[in-house]
Amino acid sequence: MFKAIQAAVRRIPRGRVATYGQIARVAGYAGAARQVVWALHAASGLPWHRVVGAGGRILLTGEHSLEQRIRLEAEGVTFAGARVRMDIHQWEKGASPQRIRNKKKSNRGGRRGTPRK
DNA sequence: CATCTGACACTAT
DNA sequence: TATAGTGCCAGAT
Repeated sequence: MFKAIQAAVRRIPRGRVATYGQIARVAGYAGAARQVVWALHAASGLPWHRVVGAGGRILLTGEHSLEQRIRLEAEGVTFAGARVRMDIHQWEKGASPQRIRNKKKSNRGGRRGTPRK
């Protein structure tokens, strides 16, 4: 669990970033983006700064967000305002962000992948 | 075993 | 673009 997540985080090359959802997926826990958070909290010595929210948004709170940004910039990651330029630094996943899902008004709340069997 | 929490993701408004 | 509401998972209490 955490181990897998931690491993996934370590797989992020320097100068790139990944979203919590991506990591969860790579770790084998698609849809468990929150567990990534947990793992990052519990683990130490991980490149946590390479982990950002969807769209490259820094979700950290307080000064941590600032530190993350600084660390990323130090690795060569560029920012577009308050967000990371995922178009350039997105870890894997190709350059096709946003996936238009069916516009059903009945379906609110995006349930991440996790096929609920 | 039940409940709460967490640095989330997604869609609709 | 920003905000609000909902769904999901695993660990801690």
